[in-house]
Amino acid sequence: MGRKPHKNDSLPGSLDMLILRTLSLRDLHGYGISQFIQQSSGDELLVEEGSLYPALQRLELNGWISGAWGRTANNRRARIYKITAAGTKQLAVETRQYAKLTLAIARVMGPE
Amino acid sequence: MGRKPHKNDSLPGSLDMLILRTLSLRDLHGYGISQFIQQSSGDELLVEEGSLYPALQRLELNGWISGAWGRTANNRRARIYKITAAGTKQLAVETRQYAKLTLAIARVMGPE
DNA sequence: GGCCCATACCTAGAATTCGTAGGTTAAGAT
DNA sequence: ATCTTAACCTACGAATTCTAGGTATGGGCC
Repeated sequence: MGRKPHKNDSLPGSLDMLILRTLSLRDLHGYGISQFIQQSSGDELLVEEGSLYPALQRLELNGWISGAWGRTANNRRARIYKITAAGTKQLAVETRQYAKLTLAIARVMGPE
Repeated sequence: MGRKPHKNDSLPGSLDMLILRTLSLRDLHGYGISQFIQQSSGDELLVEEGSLYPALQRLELNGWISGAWGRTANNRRARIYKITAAGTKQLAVETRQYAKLTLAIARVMGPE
């Protein structure tokens, strides 16, 4: 019965950062990225495939990640992504921005 | 020279919560809500009017706020909004959800 | 009075992002 | 042989925001 994970709907704009962060830990394919985010969030975040794959294409177009066809540990055909140098910089930028934004929101929301 | 405030673009979905929070402190008109958010965020959040007024209409349609024509302290014609009982509940819901989401994101983003 | 500026409101349309809801391929298990 | 699951992909619609306009009015200044 566990509660259903939140769709990322509730906090758009964070998906790119989460993907970059995941790939900063290890090279991974799309499906695996989705699973990592779900598991490492304590089953609270759910990345739908209809959001994931377009996001990966976006990130690759921006030069922040690069993908190549390969095989997973399960011997499955998959597109393995790795973060680029530009992507690493971008991750730092987004992480800083995110921290500033949540701090700003916290100021408005007050102490209680 | 101060950095420009972030457009709320970066963290959509939080605007409704910020408006409800503002109105939970005092009745206010749209322009004043925008100014309050900007100032209380330490000049980091900027709510564009093209986002603000549609958001107010949305919230009123949902029954979370109610507006009435009146006058500001400046003797300006303005639509004064107040939060409803349903809006107060909604604020609590959104605040809880927001806390859970930012916590989940923090888990994925890790310690460093 | 006439002009300007700031306050205050509003809307249409584009851009972005996400979800829904499909569909395809292939590996391994039964 | 069939089923399940992993893994990928796309088209379309929904929602939110910004851009870029526009309108009205009150107060200050000349």
